[in-house]
Amino acid sequence: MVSRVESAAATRRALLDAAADLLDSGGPGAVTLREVGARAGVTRGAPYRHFPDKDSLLTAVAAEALDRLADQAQDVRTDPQAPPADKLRRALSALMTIGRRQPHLYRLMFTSPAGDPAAIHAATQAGDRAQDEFLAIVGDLVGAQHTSRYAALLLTSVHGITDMEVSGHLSADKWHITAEELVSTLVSMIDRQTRSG
Amino acid sequence: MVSRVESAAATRRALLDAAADLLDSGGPGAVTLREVGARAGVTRGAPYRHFPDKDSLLTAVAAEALDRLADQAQDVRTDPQAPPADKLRRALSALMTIGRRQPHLYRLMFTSPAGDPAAIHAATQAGDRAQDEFLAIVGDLVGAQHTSRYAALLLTSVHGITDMEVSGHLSADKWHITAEELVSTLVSMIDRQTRSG
DNA sequence: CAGTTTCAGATGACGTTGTCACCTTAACAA
DNA sequence: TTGTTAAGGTGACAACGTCATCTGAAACTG
Repeated sequence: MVSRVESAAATRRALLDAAADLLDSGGPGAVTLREVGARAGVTRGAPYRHFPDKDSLLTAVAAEALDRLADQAQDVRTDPQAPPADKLRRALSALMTIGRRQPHLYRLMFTSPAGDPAAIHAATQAGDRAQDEFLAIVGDLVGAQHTSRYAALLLTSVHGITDMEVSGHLSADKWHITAEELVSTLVSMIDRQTRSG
Repeated sequence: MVSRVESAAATRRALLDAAADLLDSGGPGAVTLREVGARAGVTRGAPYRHFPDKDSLLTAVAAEALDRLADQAQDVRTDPQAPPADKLRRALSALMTIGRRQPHLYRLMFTSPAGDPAAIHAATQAGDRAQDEFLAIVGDLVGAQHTSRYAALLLTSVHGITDMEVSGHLSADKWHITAEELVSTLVSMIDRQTRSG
């Protein structure tokens, strides 16, 4: 009933899910290959049949998250109804939501990928796809000649806002401003800029 | 010649320096208390006489780096010669330089501090001081009513630019723009904004 | 100055973890 | 049916964080 490849694929999936759960609960240090194996219903050594080492497993988790983000961005971009400005807002919001709901995963996604070359390649590819979607969304909004500049500025800035919020370095007490206000300030500045210049 | 407190202080300094060196060379994972002790001329257990655990040691390293950054920012801010716009550029440049020269330290500085409450408090304090200096520098430039909004935007954005450059997610091939260009775009946008509105 | 306290540091030990070498077993291909 | 392959199990090892305990000398107290 269950072919060998099916069973192996299911195990691999269970390993990735378990690793993601442990990552969420306590960061990369909380991900132990033994616990990952146990939660996937296998033993310590089994994960090494699917991932060459721990770094590669974590990088695979990051790659999947980047892929999901790229999918979300693609869905937003190809929505025929929404106006470009809404698309941008939704794409940025998707990124910030990951940061808030899964801070450890978010940090992992924006770390230099480690592990074996194949894992690194997969994560890089997924990250590139997410960036390309984002680039296209911004391009639809600001026009071709401004795209690269403002897409890069938006993405890096929103990442910085999210990252500092996640790590607690954007305290409302000191700054008297929320992450959302920062993003909308930035977006409207760029909007004004691209209209006038 | 060497009193007990002097010797202890020297050891503590050597431990912090060794930890910082190991951090630079390979990230937090490369910092082992055994190697830290060895480089400081003591044995495995000795670091525990100065730091309750590894997290507290790393947080102390981050706190010192944040303190140095705050000092740099303060030097810039109190320079009687430089025009406010130059001060901002120099302060932002100081931040980005840490990212480029000591990427692992940079990541550590922008992570939620871990370890014992005293270590966390020290790091938070140092970070707050650095942020206050930035706030004051931006305030001198854009005026009081815009300070909080644009200071936060500048700091978070430049952090995001630096962080993505450091982690390799800001490849020149894809974005056709450098970190410097992004920062200067942002600064001139804010400049235009505060002049006109 | 003698006795006591304190504390940096040394050492032995323990549990956990990543990783490897080797073995087993069941699915597949011939 | 038989040989091959690959997933998974198991034992082992070194490295690591951490703790309990011990030691010696500096600092303090009377």
